[in-house]
Amino acid sequence: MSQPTTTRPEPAATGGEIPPHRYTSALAEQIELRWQDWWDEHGTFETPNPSGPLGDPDAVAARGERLFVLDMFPYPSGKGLHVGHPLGYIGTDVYARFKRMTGHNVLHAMGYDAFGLPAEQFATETGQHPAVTTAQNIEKYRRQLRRLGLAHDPRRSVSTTDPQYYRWTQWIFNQIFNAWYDDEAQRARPIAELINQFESGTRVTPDGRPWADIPAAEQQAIVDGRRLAYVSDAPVNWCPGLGTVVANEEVTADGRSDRGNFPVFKRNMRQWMMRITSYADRLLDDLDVLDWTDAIKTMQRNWIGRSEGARVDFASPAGTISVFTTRPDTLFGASFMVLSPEHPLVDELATAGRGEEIAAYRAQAALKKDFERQDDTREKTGIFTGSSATNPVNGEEIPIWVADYVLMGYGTGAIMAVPCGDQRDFEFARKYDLPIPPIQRPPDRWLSEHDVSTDDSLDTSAWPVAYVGNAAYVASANDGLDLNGVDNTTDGIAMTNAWLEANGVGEATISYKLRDWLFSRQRYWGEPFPIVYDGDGQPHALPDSLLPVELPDTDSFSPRTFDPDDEFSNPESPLDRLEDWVVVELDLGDGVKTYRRDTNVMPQWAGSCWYEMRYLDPTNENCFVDPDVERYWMGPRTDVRPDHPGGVDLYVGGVEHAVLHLLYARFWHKVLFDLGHVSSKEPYARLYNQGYVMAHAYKDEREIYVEATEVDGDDAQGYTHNGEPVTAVWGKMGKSLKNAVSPDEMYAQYGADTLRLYEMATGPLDASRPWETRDVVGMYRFLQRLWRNLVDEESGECVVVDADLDDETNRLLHRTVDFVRAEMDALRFNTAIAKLIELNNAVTKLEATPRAVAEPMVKMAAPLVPHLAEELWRKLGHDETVTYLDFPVADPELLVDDMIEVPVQVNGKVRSRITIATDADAAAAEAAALADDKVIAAIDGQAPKKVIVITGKMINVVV
RNA sequence: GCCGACGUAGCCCAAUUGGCAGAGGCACGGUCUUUAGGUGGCCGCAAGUGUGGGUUCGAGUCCCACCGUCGGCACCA
Repeated sequence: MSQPTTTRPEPAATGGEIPPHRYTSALAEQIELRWQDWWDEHGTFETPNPSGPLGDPDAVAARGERLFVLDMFPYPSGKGLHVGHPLGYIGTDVYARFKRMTGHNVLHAMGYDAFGLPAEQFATETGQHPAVTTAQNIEKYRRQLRRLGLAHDPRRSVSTTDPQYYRWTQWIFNQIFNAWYDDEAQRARPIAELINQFESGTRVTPDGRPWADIPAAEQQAIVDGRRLAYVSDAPVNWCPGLGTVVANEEVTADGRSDRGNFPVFKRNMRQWMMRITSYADRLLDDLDVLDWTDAIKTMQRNWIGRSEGARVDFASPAGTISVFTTRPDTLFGASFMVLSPEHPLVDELATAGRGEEIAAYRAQAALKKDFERQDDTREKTGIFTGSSATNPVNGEEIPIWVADYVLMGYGTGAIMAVPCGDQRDFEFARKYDLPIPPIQRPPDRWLSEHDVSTDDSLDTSAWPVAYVGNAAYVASANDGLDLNGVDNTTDGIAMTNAWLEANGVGEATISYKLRDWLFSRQRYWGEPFPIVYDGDGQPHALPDSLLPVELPDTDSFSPRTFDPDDEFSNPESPLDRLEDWVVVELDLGDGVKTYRRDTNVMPQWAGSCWYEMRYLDPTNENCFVDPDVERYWMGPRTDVRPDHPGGVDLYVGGVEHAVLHLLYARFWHKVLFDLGHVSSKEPYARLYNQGYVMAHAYKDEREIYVEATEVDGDDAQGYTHNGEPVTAVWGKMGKSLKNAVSPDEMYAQYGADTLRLYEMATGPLDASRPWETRDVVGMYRFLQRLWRNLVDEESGECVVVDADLDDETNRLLHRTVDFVRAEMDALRFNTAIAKLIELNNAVTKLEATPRAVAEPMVKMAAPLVPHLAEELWRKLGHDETVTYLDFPVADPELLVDDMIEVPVQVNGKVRSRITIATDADAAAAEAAALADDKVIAAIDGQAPKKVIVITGKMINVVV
């Protein structure tokens, strides 16, 4: 091999003077700003579509396989970004850039979810119109994200607040409004098909009358009752502190709003609902074909809350009372019944003289907040109605009670109480001295664990708690059903269900926790509903030609909010006040008439239910996305796996949207799929949850957070703020903990490439990690060494040589290439970075840097530090962007060495190391090991019983 | 209480998925350049797989029990 023609200059280290071409933060900034402008000018990140306005079929073919990478839609808050926000954005950017270099046509864009409460609140606080503040906030975000060097297609950046965007949000609402769920076909269909079925008689009307005999108003009511978006007068979550109603998903476990933490009250109100419950089974079943983490799937399953059981009918003086139970097999042990205080039959069941007492109980239950009633540490209360019901399996008369631990919102609002087999019923029976008949003999182990003698196994008065589980049934038989001796609940349930159905007193059924989605908000800053009401108060969807229904401009955009505890206040939508806007003259097909607009707005989640599809075709004026374009970017990849549902190839975001955005978006997508507008049945095929950036936060003695940057001290000394002692706590970086670090500080100190590299190096993308500003310098030093290996710090000239690479470095290079490819593909950027540093450190030790290692190093670094890579690629004499270069490929022959050192264990302990040929067979390896001096000494003359040879890994001698 | 994720060096993290516990970064020590300082160069560093059992020739990795941290759900019949 030839000698290098130049030698590496000594690092300039004379005091004071920093060499003019050292990679400093000032140089980094200059390079970064220059390349960001260059990329924009050259449209470097513009991604071609197969057809339509952004279509360029030739470019699509040249780029390769499609790959749609998506970040969760950011909400542009007034405070701008902190270094925790872009963790996921940098991750997707590195991945997308890597994939562009490995033969993929990558779509990566960023838009803004800008409608909603915080924008409105920020506007109110600052006295500016939300349209103004929102535009400012989006600009700020765009500027901060651009400064990071993210390779987004700028043409595809959308905002939910743009009328050209929400026109399609309204259009999709109309699709949902004009659809019904066909339970037999298990899919949504256009509402016109339902009307056709009624008209033609293929579907029987609810009361059996011919459709033509039903008055028009009733016809409309029947149809409206089937729509997937419908107006309902039902219990909703009223939040006076926010001045609006909110969805179940937006109420925390302790009965408060997730935004603002205000009390939420259950109230009957007339509101828009979305029939998401029709999709419960599909939302549940299709989780199986999604490449999501178990954590998120489990949360969605829990939220949908499907439970299989049976409906059982009990006869009572007020008629049949149906209950839902997951344990119909325990019906013989039902010794009383409990109704929710809100149950409609309670008044009728109250016997003479008990009415007043019962009314009082109901009144006090109604005063309790839901979350108080659900506090399981509270002692159960209840009251006897005086009436009894008949247990259908044994004809026994059992008392009917009312108790607030039974909720009207789940099942049927009535339960059969089986105190021997349900802890809640057990406690209730003990308190009110109700019988606890045994129907299972608990196993001996349970008896001994609960200090019950086996003689008392069927004496429930000796039991401390209810027995829940498998055990042989006793006293569980009637003329047609005999469970006695059956020892498992599965068979018991199946047998009982069959009997219930055969005797017409119940059936196997399924219950869900999921409720329909409350879709209207009494706010200003949201999408108006594309709905008007006629003189009879009937809703009509506006035709496409009248979309968008633009949000009217007004100075009085603040909603009326109330005392957060004023439960009986009433929502007042800001749009209600705009009488000129509300009243419209329209011809909807039967002449010009006066209509009133719907004055609600959609919830913040509406715009994010379909935004990924607008990225695909952002300028299309004829449809929300061209079907061909959707099929190209999101169609099912059955070539990858047969059950691939289609959707975004990689979706990265936080875990906090598990049951909000991710459930709603799946629902909308399935409706659009059913109606034939999209080819994918799921929006997000693969979901990856990035971790959070954590940071120390500090609380003073009042438990109030203080600005972390103003705190002095350390763990040993203790911490102080303005001289007052404070305590350190650990939390997610953010405004609320006052521990945010701005990316602007990092740009000034190190540059964007160093920040990108640091965020990726601190751990795997899905792990939360602490932010340590003092650690960032490590990545800065690496980039300085990389720069110095290629560039003379004094002259700024490229110093690579065209010498051959020595064998050792060449092998290291190929091992690095092999490793980095695999790690980047698996989103493990931290280990990829470690290997690049290792390679660079090895290159530093060479006399000079051969081009043969410099160029692959720059290419491998390009996804991580794109600005620096572009600059170095120029210095290496090229004039194209690094964005679409081919990522290096390892030569497999260079990945294996001829000789290899393997450890030799004796009885599992490493005693020696020997060097053998890599392709040595087991016998040769064994012979070499047994001939080794240290091994001979260790086995001390004993005959080896067994020698285990793991080729290329190790040898273990067992004596 | 139930479900999920996770415990490796002073700190952040690796370990080819059952095969030599250490790749990388920070911190730390030494040293060079410097009047000095460090966002510079070079060299060095120790000890550690949460606890207790089990399987195995061999366990950070698999199994059981427990402890701890984080997240979600919770009178859901």
